Amino acid sequence: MSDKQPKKKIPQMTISRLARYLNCLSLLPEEYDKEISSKELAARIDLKPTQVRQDFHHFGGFGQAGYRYKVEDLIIGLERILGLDNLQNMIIVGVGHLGQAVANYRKFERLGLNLVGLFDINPRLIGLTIRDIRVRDIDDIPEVIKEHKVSIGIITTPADVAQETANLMVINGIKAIWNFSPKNISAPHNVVIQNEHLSVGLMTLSYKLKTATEEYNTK
Amino acid sequence: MSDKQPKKKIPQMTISRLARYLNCLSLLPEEYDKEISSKELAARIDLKPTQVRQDFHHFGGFGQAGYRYKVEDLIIGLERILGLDNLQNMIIVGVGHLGQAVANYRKFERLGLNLVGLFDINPRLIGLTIRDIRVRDIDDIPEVIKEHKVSIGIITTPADVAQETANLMVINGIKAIWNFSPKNISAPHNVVIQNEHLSVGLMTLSYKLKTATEEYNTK
DNA sequence: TATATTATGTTAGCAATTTAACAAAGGAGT
DNA sequence: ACTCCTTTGTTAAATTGCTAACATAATATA
Repeated sequence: MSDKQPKKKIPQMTISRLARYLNCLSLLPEEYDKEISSKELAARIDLKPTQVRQDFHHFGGFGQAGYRYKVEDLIIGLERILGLDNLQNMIIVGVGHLGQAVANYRKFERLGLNLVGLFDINPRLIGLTIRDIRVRDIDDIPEVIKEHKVSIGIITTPADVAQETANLMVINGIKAIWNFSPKNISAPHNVVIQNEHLSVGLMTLSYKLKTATEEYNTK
Repeated sequence: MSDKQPKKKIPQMTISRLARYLNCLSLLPEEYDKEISSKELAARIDLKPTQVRQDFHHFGGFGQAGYRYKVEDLIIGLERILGLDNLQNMIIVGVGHLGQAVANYRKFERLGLNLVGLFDINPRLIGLTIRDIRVRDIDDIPEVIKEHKVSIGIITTPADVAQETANLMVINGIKAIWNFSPKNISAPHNVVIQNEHLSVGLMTLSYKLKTATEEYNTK
């Protein structure tokens, strides 16, 4: 009944929600240790139960009518769908504060995402060790990618070198790029890109704040 | 014709795109200094021209039939819609790497967002100065909020203190919270919240990578 | 001046997503 | 065993959001 291969294209919003479900499940308190209903899960992330079931339905569902969901099954199923069930190696280029913040992100290991390299051009950073990984010069990138079969590249450089960093990654065979620089980067279409533009979130917050106060003022 | 008050609720996706338009316009090269068409703008962020015009239409449009858009008008109009036209003061709580990365984000000033306080509990960080702002103890938060009429609070603390940090902000009158901790925080409904869950982006990337390689393998 | 071209604003049709409704299935209590 | 309650899977309706088509307007060119 479960882990059915989806025939149709899955909506982007569904994928984001699956990630949120998984995130939510991983920080569940004790009392939900074993089972959870779509109603309870939905409430925790401010959605309707139907939405949860419909999202799961794209993949054939994770439970059985009458039962509640087994938390363990959900986690395993979601991880498989999201491609977190087999190990991927990653590198980070740009070891400023943002790069170090990402490098220290504790959840990577649990998700099967393995950090194997840190790179910068700043000589003062090279040689520094973060979470047992030594910061190396960007000239060493090709070597590390090949040695560790790196599939994911994380760009936390300044905007003006983001594109050339991406090019370097692509040339050496990286298949996925997580880009934190404000500039959109381009790559061949067989390389997947996830842009993480912080300003979008902040502007959205600003808009919400504005409309909320407007509503308040006109009431 | 422009800056009409929208009667209907604006889709969340439209707001995100407005932010992306503004971001795109601010990094435009010289040749587009004065004018840009919906076609050109759309191409830069991988959308269709109709989408751009439709998004603008919610607010009455920013141009005139026949003309192209004036870049300056677009920027001013988008800033007004997004609430970036009047100054807002912000504080950051949690001055780890992520907090420092956010604090060093250069674009705040241009967007009318003014950082006025940095806070942490770690005595080794207190007293440190970042961008002319001294890191203070979290006990000083109420004082700074009142003194500077702070409206936006940024949470870059560890997950286990995120909720109490939010509570402290809310009690002291903060109206908007930008939350970087992986836990969803709750607040009264007159306080707006923007959760920035990095894991969602990474999981999305992982999903894309998985489906891309699957397609490649079955071809 | 007339015409072709390019542009935006606007409306309507279409596609996609969300929500609601219901059938099937298990557990609890009588 | 039977009924009631809760739950998931599934289908259908309703809603929302996107795209295409077109009217209007300006510029450039002949």
